[in-house]
Amino acid sequence: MTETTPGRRGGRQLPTAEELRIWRDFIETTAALSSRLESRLQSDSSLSTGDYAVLLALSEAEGQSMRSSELAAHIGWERSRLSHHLGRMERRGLIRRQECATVPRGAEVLLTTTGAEAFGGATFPHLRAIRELFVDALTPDQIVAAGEIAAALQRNLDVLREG
Amino acid sequence: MTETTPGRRGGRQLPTAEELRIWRDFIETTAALSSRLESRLQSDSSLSTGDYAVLLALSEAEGQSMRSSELAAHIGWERSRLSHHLGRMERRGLIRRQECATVPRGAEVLLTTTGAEAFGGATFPHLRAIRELFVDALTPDQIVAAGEIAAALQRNLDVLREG
DNA sequence: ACCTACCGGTTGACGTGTCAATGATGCTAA
DNA sequence: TTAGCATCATTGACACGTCAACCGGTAGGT
Repeated sequence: MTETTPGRRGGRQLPTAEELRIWRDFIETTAALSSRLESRLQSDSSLSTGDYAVLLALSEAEGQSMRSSELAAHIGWERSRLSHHLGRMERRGLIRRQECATVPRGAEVLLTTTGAEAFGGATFPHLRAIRELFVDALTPDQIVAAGEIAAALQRNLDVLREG
Repeated sequence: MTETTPGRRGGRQLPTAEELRIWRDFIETTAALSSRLESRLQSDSSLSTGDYAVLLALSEAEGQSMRSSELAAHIGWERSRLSHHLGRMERRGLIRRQECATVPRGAEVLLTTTGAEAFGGATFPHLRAIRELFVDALTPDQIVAAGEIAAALQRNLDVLREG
């Protein structure tokens, strides 16, 4: 038995051809899935998934507003990314920014009526798209397995935490 | 038994809370995985995964060159995307473009020595990263399941083919 | 008081992706 | 012949993301 059929894990440097094939299928399909969901959301509501994440967080916040840094932490974005994105959303009238009363140099992000309406109209089609594109495509067992795979991958990313 | 614990599939419009949680885990983790691989490749070789896909295709092509449209079809990109990307790669000396002798208005994309060297140096670390970030994170069963999940999702995307 | 170091947020440069419009060229049908 | 028409590729405008630099203000140490 040669190294081309290793009996144990970790004894080799590189993935096998089969592992590589699965890797490519997996990563390309998930990318295609994201992008399909993105374009669904876009045509259903003229929002991007980024817009949606921001609007969702603001909708759930009391006063329908949050400080920029909290918002960034809440949705897991870098401050710079959020700042750029808020600029674009503000131009479209989805949110408003104003100086924060309590925190020096802080910026309060406010949901506008336009933003709330856009979010309201987007939610149902978005959830329906998730069902059609993900839930309905898999068996109940596969959904559970997908959850476990995601958890395992995430744990591994955390362990290897680099940068 | 109420509709919150449905006994059959397809009888509801929206995903359950648990399905939604798995969806979020799944899509965010796979995005994080891609981005981690991207930054690995970047620091190991100063190439993006886009660069890598282009260089891989050219390396395997006879004459280490391909017509732009073939290349786009081979790696599954839109021509416009490829054209922009080739412009950036050409500025960095990774590839060269010249008029195609056989096809009118065709553009031949050539691998340069710089490009071939960059690709050569990138391959091993890239495959190693795939092993560390994906293969090693999962059990053999989970890898198989991941392949099946990807296949099922892809089939579903194909069935719903829209734009 | 002054220097420094951090903190919250913005900005600019640039890579990357999509869409729609634009050449440039050959094919085909009136 | 010429008026369309498809094909190959590029371009410009814009959205989105990261990185590094910056700015204004507060807090600590000397």
